[in-house]
Amino acid sequence: MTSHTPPPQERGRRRRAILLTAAVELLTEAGFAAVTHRAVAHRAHLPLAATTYYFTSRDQLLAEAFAQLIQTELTTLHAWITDHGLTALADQIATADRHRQLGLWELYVHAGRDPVLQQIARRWTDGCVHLIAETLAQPPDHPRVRLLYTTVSTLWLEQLVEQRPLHETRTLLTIAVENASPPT
Amino acid sequence: MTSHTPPPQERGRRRRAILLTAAVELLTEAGFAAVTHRAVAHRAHLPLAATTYYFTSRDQLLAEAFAQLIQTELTTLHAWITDHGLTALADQIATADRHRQLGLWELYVHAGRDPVLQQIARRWTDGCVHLIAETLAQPPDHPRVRLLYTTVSTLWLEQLVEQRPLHETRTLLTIAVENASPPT
DNA sequence: ACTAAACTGGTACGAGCGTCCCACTCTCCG
DNA sequence: CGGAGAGTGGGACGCTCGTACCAGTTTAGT
Repeated sequence: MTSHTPPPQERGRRRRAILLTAAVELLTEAGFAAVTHRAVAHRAHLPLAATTYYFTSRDQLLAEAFAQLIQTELTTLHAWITDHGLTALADQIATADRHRQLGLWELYVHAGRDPVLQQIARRWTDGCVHLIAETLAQPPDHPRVRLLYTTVSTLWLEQLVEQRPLHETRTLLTIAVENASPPT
Repeated sequence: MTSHTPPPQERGRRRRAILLTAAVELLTEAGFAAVTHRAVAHRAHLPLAATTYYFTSRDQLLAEAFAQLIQTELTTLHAWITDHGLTALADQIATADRHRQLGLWELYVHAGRDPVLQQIARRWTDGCVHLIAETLAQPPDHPRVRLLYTTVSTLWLEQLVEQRPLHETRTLLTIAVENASPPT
């Protein structure tokens, strides 16, 4: 029951964070089926019972790991886009840790079956759309923004899963960005 | 070892098909984690050993179930689009069995970690793109076609996972289809 | 009718899983 | 400095899993 409110003691809070990080790592390395109590505990160099002590259930652990994953991913994306621009996203996709992203999408789809995760999934989409809106200097609910997001999203997932040649992705992304740019 | 070549006897072939159907059903109802030898056998009203007899491993069973799933899904889609047009796709997404589609996407993402499934995943994307190309009466490798597919794909997945209001999806889809239509 | 191959189905094994339990040790605060 | 609550860790329970085994039955071809 110590999981809804953070553990009151410093060391406990740190241990909890370590477990969460370990869960994210496992999630990104081998999919969410690999995020078991034992695997997480072992990765965190903590005894098995620590996972059940700091998290009421595996589902909760997964939900928090998911939330943390999209948080870091969004900040990474934000940094990349402001540095290199939208069209360079294709290279980011190719550069970034493939398994990490696969873990994210895996959990995203899984969110369709779990209301708790669903809420987090919405945060992910909203975050991405917001990011694109910022870059295009347009309101997030503008169709242009939403449509560009859909293209980015699919190209990203497709690249991850199917590993098609990169230049195709880059070409399509460039066209999409041009289309989405407001007429001068 | 009877799994690479189809079982020579009629009854065996039928049993194999029943198992496969049961696997697809389970996959679509509760995700691919639910596709276990026991569950499949029970659903098919066959003894446990039948699954290992007709399929060398669970992975093979899953791969074949995936292939069958995308096959049927593609023909369903084809029928819907020729009957109702592309913009009505939003309603198809809403109408169709949600869990069924979730199972498909679940396996699609999973394909990113499994080369065998990856090949099948490519077939899925190619099939969808081809369908859209047909409807637009344009070559499948035309950027307009590919871009429209990316929009359809994301909206579809998003609708499934996040269950946003349907009218948004419909609006965006309409705009995307208009954009993709060749200038008159 | 007979033999080999295909098929059947009940059972067993070893492993991993989530969760629970409990005796123990710390750490903080009055 | 003492007690209460937080934290610890080793073990155990009950379950499901993939896979293997094998004695028995059916089927197909000669």
